[in-house]
Amino acid sequence: MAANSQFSMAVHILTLLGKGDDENLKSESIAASVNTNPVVIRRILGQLSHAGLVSSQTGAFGGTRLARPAAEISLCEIYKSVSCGEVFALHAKAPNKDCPIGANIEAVLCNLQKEIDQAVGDKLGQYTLACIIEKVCADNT
Amino acid sequence: MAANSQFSMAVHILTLLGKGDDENLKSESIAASVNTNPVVIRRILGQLSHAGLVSSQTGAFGGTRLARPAAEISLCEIYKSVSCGEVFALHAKAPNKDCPIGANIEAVLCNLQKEIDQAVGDKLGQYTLACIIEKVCADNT
DNA sequence: ATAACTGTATCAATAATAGTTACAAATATT
DNA sequence: AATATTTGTAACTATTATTGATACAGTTAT
Repeated sequence: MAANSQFSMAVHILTLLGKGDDENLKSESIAASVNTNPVVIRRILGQLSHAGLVSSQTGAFGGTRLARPAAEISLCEIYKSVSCGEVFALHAKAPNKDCPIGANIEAVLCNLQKEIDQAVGDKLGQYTLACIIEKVCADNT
Repeated sequence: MAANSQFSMAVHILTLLGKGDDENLKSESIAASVNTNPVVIRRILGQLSHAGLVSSQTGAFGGTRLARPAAEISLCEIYKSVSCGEVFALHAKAPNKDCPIGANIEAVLCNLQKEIDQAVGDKLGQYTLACIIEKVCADNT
């Protein structure tokens, strides 16, 4: 389990919440749909809550619901809520500063990294959670 | 060491080769600039060679050089040579097919994944290795 | 008061990257 | 032909991230 699937799980969770008729959903029922452990769901919900996308209620008959209408939640916001947001990593160990190329390549790659991450954010920003819900339900014919 | 820095290392390596006056560079001297082990370099060179970006020569006085001019190597090609090429991962375990959303979300996410990967490729395709070499040398004032 | 939730700490299992050693195969030079 | 040098790979270890699981304190509706 190396690849980070938190964005996929987050979209799945939010789709369930968006379809859930403004009702509090419990982490256990969400986990049943995602096919994982409720704690995994609660960890992701914690990040989404921190980002202001959902609001949770503790205690009996508690649960989680969307904090905003699905049409006002972009995929970019979801991505930034749960991801470290880097398409590629910079050098694990700093290059050799005594080499002119080693000394300068990191700054160039860092700028490139920001630009690529921006492009991903822009593309994801073209879609809202409502679009995803519509597609998921359209497939469900 | 979890984050994949192969793309960064590949760009670094190719920048060295592009500056190297059409001379065979040895994995050991490349490793000195990247600040890692020569085998790590040779592993990446193997992928770049497989993609037709460099050509290597075994034996005494062997080494590696660019297979094409730096202006004809796009960053997209480099990225695809060394990366698995997925910005986010799909579900680790398949969702619950008995849930209408669980049954359909994967296909929607898979299409989205392809679209995002395409956007990354397009953005990277706007740059060539020659651009990177120029930037690295410009910083070196 | 009780039952039912969330929030979070902690631990184990899995997998990927990076780094290392070792060695076979290839090749230019002598 | 012999030698030295270099790539290409296999095999192993160390480190780290994600996922999954158990446990339990804190909160809240009934």
